Amino acid sequence: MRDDNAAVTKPLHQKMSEDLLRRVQSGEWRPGELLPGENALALEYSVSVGTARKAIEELAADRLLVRQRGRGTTVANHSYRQGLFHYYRLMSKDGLPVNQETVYLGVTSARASADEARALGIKRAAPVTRVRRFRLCQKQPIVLEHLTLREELLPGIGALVDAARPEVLYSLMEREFHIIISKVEEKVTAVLAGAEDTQILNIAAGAPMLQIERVAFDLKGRAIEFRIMRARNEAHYFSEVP
Amino acid sequence: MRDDNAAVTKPLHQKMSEDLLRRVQSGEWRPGELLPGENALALEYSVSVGTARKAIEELAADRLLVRQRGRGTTVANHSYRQGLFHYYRLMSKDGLPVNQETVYLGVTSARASADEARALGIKRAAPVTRVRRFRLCQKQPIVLEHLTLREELLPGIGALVDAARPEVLYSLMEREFHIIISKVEEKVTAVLAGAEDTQILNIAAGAPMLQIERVAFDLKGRAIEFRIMRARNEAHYFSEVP
DNA sequence: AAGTGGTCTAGACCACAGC
DNA sequence: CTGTGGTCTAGACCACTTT
Repeated sequence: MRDDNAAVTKPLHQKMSEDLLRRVQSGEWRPGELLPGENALALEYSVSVGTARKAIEELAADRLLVRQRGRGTTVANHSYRQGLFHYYRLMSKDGLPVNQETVYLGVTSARASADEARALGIKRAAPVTRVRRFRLCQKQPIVLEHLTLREELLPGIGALVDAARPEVLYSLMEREFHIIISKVEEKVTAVLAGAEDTQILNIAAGAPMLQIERVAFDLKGRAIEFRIMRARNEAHYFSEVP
Repeated sequence: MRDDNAAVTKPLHQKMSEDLLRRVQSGEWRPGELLPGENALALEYSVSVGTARKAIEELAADRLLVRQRGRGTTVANHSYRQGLFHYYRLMSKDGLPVNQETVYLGVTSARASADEARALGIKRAAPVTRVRRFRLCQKQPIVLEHLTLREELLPGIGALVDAARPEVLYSLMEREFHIIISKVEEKVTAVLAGAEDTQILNIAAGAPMLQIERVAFDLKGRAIEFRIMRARNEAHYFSEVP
């Protein structure tokens, strides 16, 4: 087994858990793929089954692994982790999801603006891919989105998005680039509708709108995507702490 | 041991965990108070220590109990559970907390309006206590708050708030009424500043503001408080998914 | 010194999925 | 049927806090 850490005092289950995380990060097991069973892993790490179980359960609690009795343990794919968005999400006033349908307006290659560079923690003028699209809810355009993707980490994603126009971008990142989005930060502010909102979303100029700025990070903590969403006031941002 | 559930198939640790939750709800142990040790509880429920530990750890994972090695297990008080607000909260543009100081404008007894009744799931015209206050950040008023509290569940809270003007209302609820807030739902929308905002927060009329509507629930799932917060745009709503 | 929770082990039996 | 993860047990040793 690998021991990444100098501190010998760290519990075995924690060292094992960190090593498993590293191996998932490295792509040794892909999302949806079965890991070795508890007994095999316990043997490999020379720990008891109980300790191996504890290590695995820590990652399962973080929703990185999915355990199914009778089947085995797999790396979670995005549809599992999307449950993370359960606790705060944009929704329509009827409680409907806001992304029933997506319309793409354009995919372009560009150099990072100052704002984009700051949000993504990259150099100004670094290569990025920009995606412009909007979301429909009950046939009405409701959210306008500007996405900025790091070209360096997702080479050629522009063409893929243009071809596939995927509903869930994060699944495409997993499948094509083995990049697993595991953390998202969102900053919500109130703004007044501008020219673009007026045009695309058919909103009165000067009407109040919600603006959500999202930065998505992968398992290694790298900022992958910066997204600005502006929503009609028929939508609201909902969050819940259990 | 008590068995609340007909299904015999339910695991022991789960039954025990549910019973411990019931006992915390009942006020058998108050926030900050030590529970019996693992061995004592295992004996009481006639299970092994490992099973008792699992039951306790489930509640600790929900942040309802706090375990400290060498000391024991206590019922979490609000300052522990406030960590729940770690994942989404209102903050100033500098990343400062928005509730550095609180100024009370008034505490009144009233009958629930239609909006309040709907939010709290009570009858219209049921007795409530209303609190009006605002928050300062770096000496500037930044958030205006309208609180509505269920008088039936918090009898006399108006006088207590008026006397104590507490920074953290939820701690007062715990101490005086043994009501533990364990879940919060927040709905965020964009609005235009009205007369009251103009006056109290010194905002230009028609400026965009964030409005957060919060409903707070106790351990038994009862809606306890309905709160409307309106924030200057110097503040923003921040959320994070780990 | 006594009691607490944290770690680790070794083993048994069970419910379930897939072949 | 085989192997999986889920439950449950019993015990050892350790790190820590309190008295």
